[in-house]
Amino acid sequence: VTIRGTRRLRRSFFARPATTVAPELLNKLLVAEPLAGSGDAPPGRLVGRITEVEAYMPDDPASHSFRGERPRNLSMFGPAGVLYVYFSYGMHHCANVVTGAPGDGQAVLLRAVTPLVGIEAMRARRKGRPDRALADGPGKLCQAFGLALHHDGVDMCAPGAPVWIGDDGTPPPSEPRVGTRVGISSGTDRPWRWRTP
DNA sequence: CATGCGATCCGCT
DNA sequence: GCGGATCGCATGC
Repeated sequence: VTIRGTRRLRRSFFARPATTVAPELLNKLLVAEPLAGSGDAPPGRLVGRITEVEAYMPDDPASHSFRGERPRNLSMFGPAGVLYVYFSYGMHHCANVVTGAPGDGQAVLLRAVTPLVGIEAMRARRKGRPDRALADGPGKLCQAFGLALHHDGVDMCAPGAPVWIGDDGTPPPSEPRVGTRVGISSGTDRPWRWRTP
């Protein structure tokens, strides 16, 4: 697998409604470059192909932004292309890409990827788990890629960003599986979850 | 200040 | 299929 020819997605890609951006993120590449010797071992580039996402929109009762800006969700109100990472259930991290215009409070939750590069490093972080369970959930994905609160607010469109999303020319599925979002208690009727077939 | 619970995962049944 | 783990934040008294 190579990421030669892979182009970093620009801010204009993300600066659209989350419900538009989300299905287009399917088959894009999530890339993370942990710093060597930072304690976030093991180092080395990590790449996975995005297979599942959910959209969280303005005026969306299921969204963390619904009740306005808070210290925790501040990055969600930033410019498109910023990472919104939060800590959940006292043990898991979840990663989102901010979409729309600054102040909108909309984002796409990255729920699952297929590991492509750095699989050994992911196995190490996901110790004891079978390969199929390396990154097939939002918390697992963050653990496999070493994404944590210190990534909250990272601008993935900035040159040299340690986390970014790339396009290697693979188009999104023409007929993704569409369904309702999971793990929420309101806004459950909105069909804003997309998966590769 | 106390309480409740969450955009989850895992191990056991 | 179910419940426990575990903690930051929002809410309410």
